[in-house]
Amino acid sequence: MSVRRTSRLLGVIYDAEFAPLGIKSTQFSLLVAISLMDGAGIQSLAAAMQMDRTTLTRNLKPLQSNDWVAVGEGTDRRSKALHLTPKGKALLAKAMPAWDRAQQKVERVLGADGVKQLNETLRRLEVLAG
Amino acid sequence: MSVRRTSRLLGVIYDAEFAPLGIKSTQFSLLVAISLMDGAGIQSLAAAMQMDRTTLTRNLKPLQSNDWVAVGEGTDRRSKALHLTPKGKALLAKAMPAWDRAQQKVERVLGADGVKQLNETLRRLEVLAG
DNA sequence: GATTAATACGTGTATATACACATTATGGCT
DNA sequence: AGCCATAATGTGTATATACACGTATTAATC
Repeated sequence: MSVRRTSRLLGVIYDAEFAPLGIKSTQFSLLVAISLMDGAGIQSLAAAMQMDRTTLTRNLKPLQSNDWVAVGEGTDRRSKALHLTPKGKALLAKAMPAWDRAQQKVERVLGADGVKQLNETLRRLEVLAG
Repeated sequence: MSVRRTSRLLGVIYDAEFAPLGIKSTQFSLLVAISLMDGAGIQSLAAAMQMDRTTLTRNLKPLQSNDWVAVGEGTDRRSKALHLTPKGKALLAKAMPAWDRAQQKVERVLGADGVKQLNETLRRLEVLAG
């Protein structure tokens, strides 16, 4: 269960940096993903983030309410196309330095090797859960 | 943010083992904690688990509904004393092997060193998160 | 072309998480 | 005794997470 606790603790660390901007770490990672996969639908984005489809649907709500993400029509009449709004892009640009600061805090404590090891550990666990 | 994703994935791994027993990994870890700190109040238990006090309060509800945990009176008229019910103890005993299986799955992938490193990483992050 | 399978998505329900605010009970100080 | 700081807990609200079930649309099969 220590990974779960680690997840919570890291959330706290990152959220502390993001708080002045009014976003949470989970929302930041969603904004980044949408930025990288502009125009993608919910299904494919959820798959890329290895997250339940319905979770993503619900997580999008606050992002839409804040006018950071626009949900347009997709290729089908079923699918949607996710985009960042100009406001969302501006927020993401402002949030990047905050993300960097948190990242550096973690690296200062774990060391470059520690971060690398952590990522390697996570990569192996993903295989296990895949 | 990969830690968060991994946390979710690990939840899946453990939950798969726990599912036949009708509990989730988060509930299991709570049962273990209550077993170890029998008679403790919500505040001290939450502190030990580095979890928000109010989160613990809410997480206890399903455990009470299932008659796994009893909330008795504490030393004060304010505080509560948490205990496992006989049913809760029986469940915990039955869940231990399931936990063991999941644990071994993880250790087989990370190795003993990997698990040790992960715990060390966690310890350092705890310091950072205060 | 009509039926069926597959795809993309939403909602109801339940749990997990935490902040802000409120409530109740102790304890110390005057 | 009375007042106030402190301590232990609960509730309202909001987000995160996912399973079961339902709806609509497209593709495949006959």
